[in-house]
This record gives sequence, C-alpha cells and structure tokens, in this order.
Amino acid sequence: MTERSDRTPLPRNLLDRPVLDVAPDLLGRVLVRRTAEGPIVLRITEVEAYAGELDPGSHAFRGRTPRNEVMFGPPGHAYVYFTYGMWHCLNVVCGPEGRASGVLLRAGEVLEGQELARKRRLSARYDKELAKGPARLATALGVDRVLNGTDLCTGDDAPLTLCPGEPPAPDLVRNGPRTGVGGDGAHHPWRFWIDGDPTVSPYRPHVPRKRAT
DNA sequence: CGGTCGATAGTCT
DNA sequence: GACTATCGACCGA
Repeated sequence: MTERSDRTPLPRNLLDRPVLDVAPDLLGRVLVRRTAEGPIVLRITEVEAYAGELDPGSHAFRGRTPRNEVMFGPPGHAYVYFTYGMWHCLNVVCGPEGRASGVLLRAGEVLEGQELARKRRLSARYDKELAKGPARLATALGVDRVLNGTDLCTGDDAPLTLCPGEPPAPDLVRNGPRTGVGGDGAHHPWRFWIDGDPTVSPYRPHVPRKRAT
C-alpha cells in the first residue's frame, strides 16, 4: 500500500558539480536517517548554497580549519557543525574535491518516522514544523557532529543516505537571498525552495547580535 | 501567524 | 572577546 521511496543512494557524480547546480537539484530529494529505533525519511524542501573559499558567507572563506575540513574533502559527504551553542546544521559537500562548497539543508517534510521525529522535536506544534529550519531539521533527524564526514552515497546500513526522490515541478523552484548571512555574502540569491510548500522556513534577515550586558 | 528577546558554547581574531 | 549558515518561550492578533 504505502509507496516506499527509492532508497538507493544518489550517484555521487550528481554532487560532483558546481554548488549552484547542485543546490536546486537537491529539492525534492530524499534523506534517509537510520537510527536504532528505526528510519526517519525526509523530503528536502529548502536549501542554501555555500560557495567555498570565494564566498564570504561560507565557513570555508578563511581557508581550511579543523571545523570545516570535511568541506574540502570529496563530494557526497555530510558536513555537520554546531552553532549558537545549542544547535547542529547539516550540509551536503558538493563540487569537485577541494572546492570546499556545500549545500545547507534548511527544511524538509518528514515522510516516514514522524513519531521518532516528534520525540526529538517536542516544541513542534504541527508536523510541518518538525524540520522547518536547519537546526530543526538536524534535530528531527537526530543528526549531530558524530555524523560529520558521513558518506551520504553509500548503501543500506549507512546512518544517513541521500536518495533520488521525486523532483518538484520546475516552475515551483524559487530562489532568493540567504537567511541569516551577513556581510558581503548576504545578497547572493543562493537560497532555493519549493514554492508553496508548508515546510519551508520563513526568511529572516541577518541581525548582528547585541552584546550581553 | 508575526514580533521581540535571551540562551548557550564552539570557533576564530 | 566577539560573533555565530538558530531557535523557543512568550505575547499579541
């Protein structure tokens, strides 16, 4: 009855391309997170492109560091970082090796494993909020730095696999400025989303933090 | 649904 | 020491 999504891994060569090609191509694709309690399956609805060392908004902008070294490695791996003292965000490393570019997964629709996702996202009022925002997405999937560097293009027993999925109608793919990115990288229209999808996170302009008193 | 505000610790200057 | 590829509580509508 239930039409199960295709869980074969995405061919790595689809990720071995320039980040601005890969980012919109990830919309509608499916991420499978396998946990001890069972799988959580997510359809990607919103992403942002980060163009390596040339991009002031990218973690790779100032060169290789211990944190960002996965971005400099081969495509098809997970770059997971910890931010704001509380949250994790998940990226797909793409482009030719060494280019240090990646795609931040900003939002998605939970297709399977909602019960598991809800247990990790107790503040979500509706299921459409389970993965509405990059840190919420990582939380819903139970992704943290332990998975940094995970190969997303291998088979059935990997903790995290990127799968082909069903692409959205081309006319539903929109793009606009990146969320939360300040400085010179702010204006690039490198956020991509599926128009009208209820799981897409709201746009928030970057606001530099005020100093604590 | 939208706006404001504070939390919290890793990372780099 | 400052900033951060953010979110939740809380409030008003």
